[in-house]
Amino acid sequence: MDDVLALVRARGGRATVSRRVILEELFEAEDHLSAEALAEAVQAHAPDVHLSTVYRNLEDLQRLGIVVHTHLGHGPATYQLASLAHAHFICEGCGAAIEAPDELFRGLARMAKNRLGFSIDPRHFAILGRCADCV
Amino acid sequence: MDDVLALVRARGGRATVSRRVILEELFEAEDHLSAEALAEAVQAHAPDVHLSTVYRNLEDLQRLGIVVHTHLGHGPATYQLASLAHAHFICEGCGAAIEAPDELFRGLARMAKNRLGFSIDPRHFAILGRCADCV
DNA sequence: TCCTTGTTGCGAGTGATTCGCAAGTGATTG
DNA sequence: CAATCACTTGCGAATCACTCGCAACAAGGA
Repeated sequence: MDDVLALVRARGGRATVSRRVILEELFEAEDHLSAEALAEAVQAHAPDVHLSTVYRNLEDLQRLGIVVHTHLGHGPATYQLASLAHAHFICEGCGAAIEAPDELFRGLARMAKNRLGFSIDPRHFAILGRCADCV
Repeated sequence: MDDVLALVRARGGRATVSRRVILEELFEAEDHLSAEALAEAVQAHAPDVHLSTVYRNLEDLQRLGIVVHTHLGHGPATYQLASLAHAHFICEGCGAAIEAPDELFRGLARMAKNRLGFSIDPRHFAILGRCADCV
Protein backbone atom coordinates (compact mmCIF):
# COMPACT_ATOMS: atom_id res chain seq x y z
CA MET A 1 0.00 0.00 0.00
CA ASP A 2 2.74 2.48 0.98
CA ASP A 3 4.93 0.92 -1.68
CA VAL A 4 2.21 1.60 -4.20
CA LEU A 5 1.90 5.25 -3.22
CA ALA A 6 5.68 5.55 -3.37
CA LEU A 7 5.60 4.16 -6.89
CA VAL A 8 2.83 6.55 -7.84
CA ARG A 9 4.92 9.45 -6.57
CA ALA A 10 8.05 8.17 -8.26
CA ARG A 11 6.19 8.38 -11.57
CA GLY A 12 5.16 11.97 -10.98
CA GLY A 13 1.74 11.10 -9.61
CA ARG A 14 0.17 12.29 -6.38
CA ALA A 15 -1.14 10.53 -3.31
CA THR A 16 -4.58 12.05 -3.21
CA VAL A 17 -7.35 11.09 -0.84
CA SER A 18 -9.35 9.46 -3.64
CA ARG A 19 -6.40 7.42 -4.76
CA ARG A 20 -5.71 6.30 -1.22
CA VAL A 21 -9.26 5.20 -0.51
CA ILE A 22 -9.57 3.43 -3.84
CA LEU A 23 -6.40 1.51 -3.11
CA GLU A 24 -7.58 0.64 0.40
CA GLU A 25 -10.75 -0.86 -0.98
CA LEU A 26 -8.82 -2.78 -3.60
CA PHE A 27 -6.53 -4.22 -0.94
CA GLU A 28 -9.46 -5.16 1.26
CA ALA A 29 -11.69 -6.67 -1.42
CA GLU A 30 -11.47 -10.42 -1.40
CA ASP A 31 -13.10 -10.93 -4.79
CA HIS A 32 -13.24 -8.97 -8.06
CA LEU A 33 -15.05 -5.67 -8.14
CA SER A 34 -16.67 -3.82 -10.97
CA ALA A 35 -15.82 -0.12 -11.18
CA GLU A 36 -19.33 0.64 -10.01
CA ALA A 37 -19.09 -1.65 -6.98
CA LEU A 38 -15.70 -0.24 -6.14
CA ALA A 39 -17.09 3.29 -6.37
CA GLU A 40 -19.84 2.38 -3.91
CA ALA A 41 -17.35 0.90 -1.48
CA VAL A 42 -15.17 3.97 -1.81
CA GLN A 43 -18.09 6.33 -1.33
CA ALA A 44 -18.84 4.73 2.03
CA HIS A 45 -15.59 6.33 3.23
CA ALA A 46 -15.34 9.35 0.97
CA PRO A 47 -18.80 10.27 -0.35
CA ASP A 48 -17.90 12.57 -3.18
CA VAL A 49 -15.44 10.42 -5.03
CA HIS A 50 -17.02 10.35 -8.45
CA LEU A 51 -17.38 7.22 -10.55
CA SER A 52 -15.27 8.81 -13.27
CA THR A 53 -12.50 9.37 -10.73
CA VAL A 54 -12.60 5.68 -9.93
CA TYR A 55 -12.28 4.84 -13.62
CA ARG A 56 -9.40 7.27 -14.04
CA ASN A 57 -7.56 5.88 -11.05
CA LEU A 58 -8.08 2.32 -12.15
CA GLU A 59 -6.63 3.25 -15.52
CA ASP A 60 -3.58 4.86 -13.94
CA LEU A 61 -3.05 1.94 -11.59
CA GLN A 62 -3.26 -0.45 -14.50
CA ARG A 63 -0.66 1.56 -16.36
CA LEU A 64 1.60 1.18 -13.33
CA GLY A 65 1.00 -2.56 -13.28
CA ILE A 66 -0.65 -2.50 -9.85
CA VAL A 67 -4.14 -3.36 -10.98
CA VAL A 68 -5.53 -5.53 -13.77
CA HIS A 69 -9.01 -5.89 -15.12
CA THR A 70 -10.70 -9.04 -16.28
CA HIS A 71 -13.79 -9.76 -18.33
CA LEU A 72 -15.82 -12.49 -16.70
CA GLY A 73 -18.73 -12.31 -19.10
CA HIS A 74 -20.91 -9.80 -20.87
CA GLY A 75 -21.25 -7.45 -17.91
CA PRO A 76 -18.86 -4.77 -16.70
CA ALA A 77 -15.14 -5.48 -16.33
CA THR A 78 -13.87 -6.48 -12.91
CA TYR A 79 -10.76 -5.06 -11.29
CA GLN A 80 -8.29 -6.50 -8.82
CA LEU A 81 -4.71 -6.22 -7.64
CA ALA A 82 -2.35 -7.54 -10.26
CA SER A 83 -0.70 -9.76 -7.67
CA LEU A 84 -3.95 -11.68 -7.24
CA ALA A 85 -4.71 -12.20 -10.93
CA HIS A 86 -5.72 -15.64 -12.11
CA ALA A 87 -7.74 -17.20 -14.91
CA HIS A 88 -11.46 -18.00 -14.69
CA PHE A 89 -13.96 -20.49 -15.96
CA ILE A 90 -17.49 -19.14 -16.20
CA CYS A 91 -20.49 -21.43 -16.40
CA GLU A 92 -22.86 -20.46 -19.20
CA GLY A 93 -25.66 -22.19 -17.33
CA CYS A 94 -25.55 -20.66 -13.86
CA GLY A 95 -22.93 -17.95 -14.20
CA ALA A 96 -20.65 -19.45 -11.55
CA ALA A 97 -17.08 -18.17 -11.69
CA ILE A 98 -14.46 -20.81 -10.96
CA GLU A 99 -10.86 -19.82 -10.37
CA ALA A 100 -8.53 -21.66 -12.69
CA PRO A 101 -5.06 -22.40 -11.31
CA ASP A 102 -2.30 -21.25 -13.61
CA GLU A 103 -0.76 -24.69 -13.92
CA LEU A 104 -3.76 -25.89 -15.92
CA PHE A 105 -2.48 -23.67 -18.71
CA ARG A 106 1.09 -24.94 -18.80
CA GLY A 107 0.52 -27.37 -21.64
CA LEU A 108 -1.49 -24.91 -23.69
CA ALA A 109 1.14 -22.23 -23.11
CA ARG A 110 3.90 -24.56 -24.27
CA MET A 111 2.05 -25.64 -27.39
CA ALA A 112 1.03 -22.11 -28.31
CA LYS A 113 4.64 -21.03 -27.93
CA ASN A 114 6.13 -23.92 -29.91
CA ARG A 115 3.61 -24.11 -32.70
CA LEU A 116 2.56 -20.48 -33.12
CA GLY A 117 5.28 -18.49 -31.36
CA PHE A 118 2.58 -17.04 -29.15
CA SER A 119 2.91 -16.41 -25.40
CA ILE A 120 -0.50 -16.65 -23.79
CA ASP A 121 -1.82 -14.72 -20.81
CA PRO A 122 -5.08 -16.52 -20.10
CA ARG A 123 -6.16 -14.20 -17.31
CA HIS A 124 -7.69 -11.32 -19.18
CA PHE A 125 -10.79 -12.99 -20.58
CA ALA A 126 -12.59 -15.79 -18.81
CA ILE A 127 -13.12 -19.12 -20.54
CA LEU A 128 -16.76 -20.08 -20.87
CA GLY A 129 -18.19 -23.56 -20.49
CA ARG A 130 -20.40 -25.59 -18.18
CA CYS A 131 -19.86 -26.44 -14.56
CA ALA A 132 -20.48 -29.85 -13.01
CA ASP A 133 -23.99 -28.89 -11.92
CA CYS A 134 -25.12 -27.50 -15.28
CA VAL A 135 -24.32 -30.32 -17.69
CA MET B 1 -28.08 -21.49 -47.04
CA ASP B 2 -31.36 -23.03 -48.18
CA ASP B 3 -31.09 -25.43 -45.27
CA VAL B 4 -30.82 -22.49 -42.95
CA LEU B 5 -33.89 -20.81 -44.36
CA ALA B 6 -35.74 -24.12 -44.09
CA LEU B 7 -34.76 -24.32 -40.44
CA VAL B 8 -35.88 -20.73 -39.89
CA ARG B 9 -39.25 -21.55 -41.41
CA ALA B 10 -39.53 -24.79 -39.44
CA ARG B 11 -39.26 -22.73 -36.27
CA GLY B 12 -42.04 -20.39 -37.32
CA GLY B 13 -39.71 -17.75 -38.74
CA ARG B 14 -39.89 -16.13 -42.14
CA ALA B 15 -37.47 -15.90 -45.02
CA THR B 16 -37.39 -12.14 -45.40
CA VAL B 17 -35.19 -10.21 -47.77
CA SER B 18 -33.11 -8.83 -44.89
CA ARG B 19 -32.58 -12.26 -43.43
CA ARG B 20 -31.55 -13.63 -46.79
CA VAL B 21 -29.02 -10.90 -47.51
CA ILE B 22 -27.58 -11.06 -44.01
CA LEU B 23 -27.09 -14.81 -44.39
CA GLU B 24 -25.53 -14.35 -47.81
CA GLU B 25 -22.97 -11.96 -46.41
CA LEU B 26 -22.25 -14.28 -43.51
CA PHE B 27 -21.66 -17.17 -45.90
CA GLU B 28 -19.43 -15.06 -48.10
CA ALA B 29 -17.37 -13.41 -45.37
CA GLU B 30 -14.05 -15.11 -44.96
CA ASP B 31 -13.20 -13.58 -41.62
CA HIS B 32 -15.19 -12.40 -38.60
CA LEU B 33 -17.44 -9.41 -38.98
CA SER B 34 -18.71 -6.94 -36.43
CA ALA B 35 -22.41 -6.20 -36.60
CA GLU B 36 -21.56 -2.79 -37.98
CA ALA B 37 -19.32 -4.18 -40.72
CA LEU B 38 -21.93 -6.78 -41.59
CA ALA B 39 -24.57 -4.06 -41.81
CA GLU B 40 -22.40 -2.13 -44.24
CA ALA B 41 -21.87 -5.19 -46.40
CA VAL B 42 -25.59 -5.91 -46.34
CA GLN B 43 -26.47 -2.33 -47.20
CA ALA B 44 -24.42 -2.57 -50.37
CA HIS B 45 -27.11 -4.97 -51.62
CA ALA B 46 -30.14 -3.79 -49.68
CA PRO B 47 -29.67 -0.18 -48.63
CA ASP B 48 -32.37 0.18 -46.03
CA VAL B 49 -31.60 -2.78 -43.87
CA HIS B 50 -31.18 -1.09 -40.53
CA LEU B 51 -28.38 -1.86 -38.09
CA SER B 52 -30.93 -2.91 -35.50
CA THR B 53 -32.35 -5.42 -37.97
CA VAL B 54 -28.88 -6.88 -38.35
CA TYR B 55 -28.58 -7.21 -34.58
CA ARG B 56 -32.00 -8.80 -34.31
CA ASN B 57 -31.26 -11.28 -37.04
CA LEU B 58 -27.90 -12.17 -35.57
CA GLU B 59 -29.62 -12.82 -32.27
CA ASP B 60 -32.21 -15.07 -33.89
CA LEU B 61 -29.57 -16.93 -35.86
CA GLN B 62 -27.58 -17.47 -32.71
CA ARG B 63 -30.63 -18.87 -30.97
CA LEU B 64 -30.96 -21.33 -33.86
CA GLY B 65 -27.30 -22.30 -33.50
CA ILE B 66 -26.40 -21.08 -36.98
CA VAL B 67 -24.27 -18.15 -35.90
CA VAL B 68 -21.97 -17.53 -32.95
CA HIS B 69 -20.31 -14.39 -31.72
CA THR B 70 -16.84 -14.02 -30.31
CA HIS B 71 -15.05 -11.31 -28.37
CA LEU B 72 -11.63 -10.74 -29.82
CA GLY B 73 -10.73 -7.77 -27.65
CA HIS B 74 -12.24 -4.62 -26.27
CA GLY B 75 -14.08 -3.61 -29.41
CA PRO B 76 -17.41 -4.83 -30.73
CA ALA B 77 -18.25 -8.53 -30.84
CA THR B 78 -17.60 -10.39 -34.09
CA TYR B 79 -20.03 -12.79 -35.71
CA GLN B 80 -19.52 -15.83 -37.88
CA LEU B 81 -21.17 -19.07 -38.93
CA ALA B 82 -21.18 -21.53 -36.06
CA SER B 83 -19.63 -24.18 -38.30
CA LEU B 84 -16.50 -22.03 -38.67
CA ALA B 85 -16.03 -21.23 -34.98
CA HIS B 86 -12.59 -21.61 -33.48
CA ALA B 87 -10.54 -20.15 -30.64
CA HIS B 88 -8.27 -17.12 -31.01
CA PHE B 89 -5.06 -15.72 -29.66
CA ILE B 90 -4.85 -11.95 -29.79
CA CYS B 91 -1.55 -10.12 -29.55
CA GLU B 92 -1.65 -7.30 -27.03
CA GLY B 93 1.20 -5.65 -28.90
CA CYS B 94 -0.01 -5.46 -32.48
CA GLY B 95 -3.57 -6.71 -32.25
CA ALA B 96 -2.97 -9.64 -34.58
CA ALA B 97 -5.60 -12.36 -34.33
CA ILE B 98 -4.23 -15.88 -34.62
CA GLU B 99 -6.57 -18.82 -35.08
CA ALA B 100 -6.02 -21.45 -32.43
CA PRO B 101 -6.65 -25.04 -33.50
CA ASP B 102 -9.01 -26.85 -31.16
CA GLU B 103 -6.55 -29.60 -30.40
CA LEU B 104 -4.36 -27.19 -28.48
CA PHE B 105 -7.08 -27.15 -25.85
CA ARG B 106 -7.41 -30.90 -25.39
CA GLY B 107 -5.15 -31.07 -22.37
CA LEU B 108 -6.71 -28.05 -20.72
CA ALA B 109 -10.18 -29.42 -21.40
CA ARG B 110 -9.27 -32.75 -19.82
CA MET B 111 -7.73 -31.18 -16.74
CA ALA B 112 -10.59 -28.74 -16.25
CA LYS B 113 -13.02 -31.64 -16.48
CA ASN B 114 -11.14 -33.95 -14.13
CA ARG B 115 -10.12 -31.45 -11.52
CA LEU B 116 -13.00 -28.98 -11.55
CA GLY B 117 -15.81 -30.84 -13.30
CA PHE B 118 -15.88 -28.01 -15.83
CA SER B 119 -16.35 -28.45 -19.60
CA ILE B 120 -14.62 -25.61 -21.40
CA ASP B 121 -15.65 -23.94 -24.65
CA PRO B 122 -12.62 -21.79 -25.39
CA ARG B 123 -14.09 -20.14 -28.46
CA HIS B 124 -16.21 -17.39 -27.01
CA PHE B 125 -13.51 -15.12 -25.62
CA ALA B 126 -10.10 -14.80 -27.20
CA ILE B 127 -6.96 -15.47 -25.19
CA LEU B 128 -4.62 -12.52 -25.00
CA GLY B 129 -0.84 -12.67 -25.14
CA ARG B 130 2.07 -11.70 -27.35
CA CYS B 131 2.86 -12.89 -30.83
CA ALA B 132 6.32 -13.87 -32.04
CA ASP B 133 6.96 -10.38 -33.46
CA CYS B 134 5.94 -8.50 -30.34
CA VAL B 135 8.01 -10.12 -27.61
C1' DT C 1 -57.04 -12.50 -51.79
C1' DC C 2 -57.23 -12.20 -46.77
C1' DC C 3 -55.52 -12.56 -42.31
C1' DT C 4 -52.45 -13.56 -38.87
C1' DT C 5 -48.26 -12.93 -36.94
C1' DG C 6 -43.43 -12.49 -37.55
C1' DT C 7 -40.36 -8.50 -39.13
C1' DT C 8 -38.68 -4.15 -40.10
C1' DG C 9 -37.21 0.91 -39.97
C1' DC C 10 -36.56 4.38 -37.06
C1' DG C 11 -35.53 6.70 -33.13
C1' DA C 12 -35.09 6.65 -28.34
C1' DG C 13 -33.11 4.26 -24.36
C1' DT C 14 -29.46 1.73 -21.71
C1' DG C 15 -25.11 0.23 -19.63
C1' DA C 16 -20.34 0.86 -19.38
C1' DT C 17 -16.90 3.77 -19.99
C1' DT C 18 -14.46 8.08 -21.63
C1' DC C 19 -13.89 13.14 -22.20
C1' DG C 20 -13.79 18.31 -21.60
C1' DC C 21 -13.37 21.76 -18.56
C1' DA C 22 -12.99 24.72 -14.86
C1' DA C 23 -12.06 24.39 -9.94
C1' DG C 24 -9.25 22.07 -6.39
C1' DT C 25 -5.02 20.33 -4.16
C1' DG C 26 -0.50 17.70 -3.50
C1' DA C 27 4.37 18.48 -3.64
C1' DT C 28 8.33 21.03 -4.89
C1' DT C 29 10.46 25.55 -4.63
C1' DG C 30 11.88 29.70 -2.92
C1' DC D 1 5.56 28.49 5.37
C1' DA D 2 3.72 30.50 1.21
C1' DA D 3 3.71 30.55 -3.75
C1' DT D 4 3.54 27.91 -7.79
C1' DC D 5 2.48 24.47 -11.05
C1' DA D 6 1.08 20.43 -12.78
C1' DC D 7 -1.56 16.61 -11.52
C1' DT D 8 -6.46 15.52 -10.09
C1' DT D 9 -11.07 15.87 -9.31
C1' DG D 10 -16.30 16.54 -9.75
C1' DC D 11 -19.64 17.01 -12.89
C1' DG D 12 -22.09 16.55 -16.84
C1' DA D 13 -22.01 15.55 -21.56
C1' DA D 14 -20.41 12.43 -25.11
C1' DT D 15 -19.42 7.88 -27.02
C1' DC D 16 -19.80 3.08 -28.20
C1' DA D 17 -22.18 -1.04 -28.70
C1' DC D 18 -26.19 -2.61 -28.32
C1' DT D 19 -31.37 -3.17 -27.11
C1' DC D 20 -36.28 -1.70 -27.11
C1' DG D 21 -40.93 0.24 -28.31
C1' DC D 22 -43.91 1.01 -31.73
C1' DA D 23 -46.45 1.63 -35.72
C1' DA D 24 -46.10 0.19 -40.52
C1' DC D 25 -45.02 -3.78 -43.42
C1' DA D 26 -44.97 -8.28 -45.53
C1' DA D 27 -44.43 -13.63 -45.51
C1' DG D 28 -47.08 -17.51 -46.30
C1' DG D 29 -50.94 -20.53 -44.88
C1' DA D 30 -56.15 -20.48 -45.28
